[in-house]
Amino acid sequence: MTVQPKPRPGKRINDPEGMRKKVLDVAEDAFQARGYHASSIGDLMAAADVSGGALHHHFPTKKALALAVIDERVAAAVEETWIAPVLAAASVREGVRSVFEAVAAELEQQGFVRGCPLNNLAHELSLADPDFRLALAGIFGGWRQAIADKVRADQQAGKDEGTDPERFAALTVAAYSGAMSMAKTAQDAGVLRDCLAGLERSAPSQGGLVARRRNRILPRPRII
Amino acid sequence: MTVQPKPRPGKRINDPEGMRKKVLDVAEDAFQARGYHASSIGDLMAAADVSGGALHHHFPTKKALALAVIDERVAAAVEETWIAPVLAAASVREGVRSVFEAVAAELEQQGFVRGCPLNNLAHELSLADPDFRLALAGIFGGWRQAIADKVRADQQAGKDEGTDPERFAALTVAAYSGAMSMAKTAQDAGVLRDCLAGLERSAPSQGGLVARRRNRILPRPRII
DNA sequence: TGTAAAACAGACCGGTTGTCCTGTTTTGTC
DNA sequence: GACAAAACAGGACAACCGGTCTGTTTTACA
Repeated sequence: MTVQPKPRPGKRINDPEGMRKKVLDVAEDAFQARGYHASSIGDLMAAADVSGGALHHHFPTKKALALAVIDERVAAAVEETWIAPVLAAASVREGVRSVFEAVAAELEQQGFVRGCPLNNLAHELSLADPDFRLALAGIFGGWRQAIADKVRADQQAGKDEGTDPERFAALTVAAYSGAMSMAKTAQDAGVLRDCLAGLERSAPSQGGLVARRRNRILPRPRII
Repeated sequence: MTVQPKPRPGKRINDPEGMRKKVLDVAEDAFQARGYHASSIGDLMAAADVSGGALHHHFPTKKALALAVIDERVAAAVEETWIAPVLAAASVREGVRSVFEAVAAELEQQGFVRGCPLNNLAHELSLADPDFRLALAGIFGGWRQAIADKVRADQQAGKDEGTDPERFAALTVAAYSGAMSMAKTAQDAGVLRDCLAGLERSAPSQGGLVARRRNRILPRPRII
């Protein structure tokens, strides 16, 4: 009994950008919740209320749609959730901690864990197709590089001298990815806090007591 | 032109255990290489050279087959590759390091990365079905607990006093899982060594120079 | 206003999927 | 050897998949 959009027979408004966005929204959500193979384009058409012709006009194949989701949505999610907050933080370790805590808080408030969109798709599609793999690997690489760059910036400011940028970045991304994997499987975000605690104990964080308060830098974490 | 098994018309040997094992072998491999949804039972029948009736007799549904793979194969792989070597090592950190190095070496020699079977299936199936999720969560739990137990055992022997068992276990499993995820996506096992290095820098490893030589404790790493 | 391209609708199709079903052969047991 | 149960063979099937196709409507532009 919801309000129908009144499909007047003789009226139609072409909205290619809106249509494309609607499809990407639905596909992003479906790939995240059910995965690529488990999401049929029929499901997507129904969920987006879009005809087959329209969908095919914007995305000729399912692969093209997934590639668009990866390039435009998954990359943006990593940028929003991780890269921007870390770069904006007072230090890498501050930034990493705030992201872990923000995501954990978001998940706990939400009550369920759907996992990291990048890792979800990476596991399912990396071996399925080289194009998928390259696109996903690029996002991983950008994620790691942003953290490593931040470490180097910190070091030029005299902080965190003893930390290897590449290794710290790799460990951080790996710890987060793996923690999200466990959180999704256990449906419990607590492991994120365990991993963060283990991570913070790491390396020459000279001054384990400073900055005890939590700061809220990031916009709504899109990784849910 | 391979040697045919000579399917004599009037001869057949019932070998239920062998048949079951053959199917599980093929399914384990296919799920690892292509994933659950991308592996049709038709593919499995062909690869295992097994009739539909035979397969259905041992595994009534595809889900039952996957559950058997998880319970009997994935769990065993984690046990073989991780739990047993770590428990047998001189210390947790020794064990963790040897597993990381052994897996990295195996992957580099092999030339390609198919990822961690547990994480592969966990990402694809955790949200698809509660039975899948519980089975996979149990394996993650056992993995973490084994490492935490080893930390406690070390501590009772006077070693590694400052390490929190649960947090160290969570971070170790997460770092490995995430590193394998990146290694699979980048098709490069180098990130495993980066993560290990970051991990070893962590915590009060009193004596960063001891035990520089690598030791070979583990049997052939089944996680490929 | 005329017109061609873009945007969209919806039916259609060949191939695949997982499962079921009927029937045959083997095997353990008395 | 009789016989029931287990083990296996293989065809059948309905549902579904992704993609294509034809046709209609809207829109940009001259």
